[in-house]
Amino acid sequence: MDKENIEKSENKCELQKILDIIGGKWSMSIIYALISDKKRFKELERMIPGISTRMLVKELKNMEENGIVTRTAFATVPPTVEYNLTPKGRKLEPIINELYKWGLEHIN
Amino acid sequence: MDKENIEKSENKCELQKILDIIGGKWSMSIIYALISDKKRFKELERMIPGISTRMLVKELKNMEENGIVTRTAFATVPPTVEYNLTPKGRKLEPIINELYKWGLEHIN
DNA sequence: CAGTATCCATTGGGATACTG
DNA sequence: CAGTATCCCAATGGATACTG
Repeated sequence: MDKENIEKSENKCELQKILDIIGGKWSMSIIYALISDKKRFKELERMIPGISTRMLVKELKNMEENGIVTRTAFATVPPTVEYNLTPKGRKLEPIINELYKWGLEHIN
Repeated sequence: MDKENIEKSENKCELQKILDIIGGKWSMSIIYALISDKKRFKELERMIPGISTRMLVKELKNMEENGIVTRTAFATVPPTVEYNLTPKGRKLEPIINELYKWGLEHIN
């Protein structure tokens, strides 16, 4: 096997690339929380029970890099930062809703 | 905090329970492979590039426990085992297809 | 408020060899 | 063929303290 061609991203199939983006433990919960409206950092932290600061930061950063959310900072004191879904992220809304419905029907 | 009430499954929200079932690195690929028809173990292993025996076993077992796939063994020599989607698992088909489409449109 | 920075335990997951 | 059994490294993720 050629070492050169085994760049990790090259031999991944679509579904796995998708999971890199929204398969994280908290990504879907974050998207779900943002569907109704944009939210501040602390709001998200409160809305998602069990998430740690560290994970919320990491997931948001990852989602921002992947064009799922936007981050807007205001130079206030104390600082204000708003997170919002991009159009690309918003297209996931029906999918997540369907998943959610599937879960309600089939889990427990 | 009460130790008794912190059973891991109790304080998880829906989306996270769903991800336990189909958020595994390979679960969706397996479901995707089973959409067209039932498959034998080795067939799945060949259809999903990069998966290891160990992971295929684990994911199939997990999915069986969660009622996503059925496992049927035939007492032949050598052994034959077929995996198939349950109706519950098949309901995930449109969702996974939508996810797949989203990925094609928005990744790369 | 909106993060960073650390430390550390748990889990995920690959490679390989073996079995009924 | 359809798995088990090990070994072992890497990634995940929680708790906590600190900062502009």
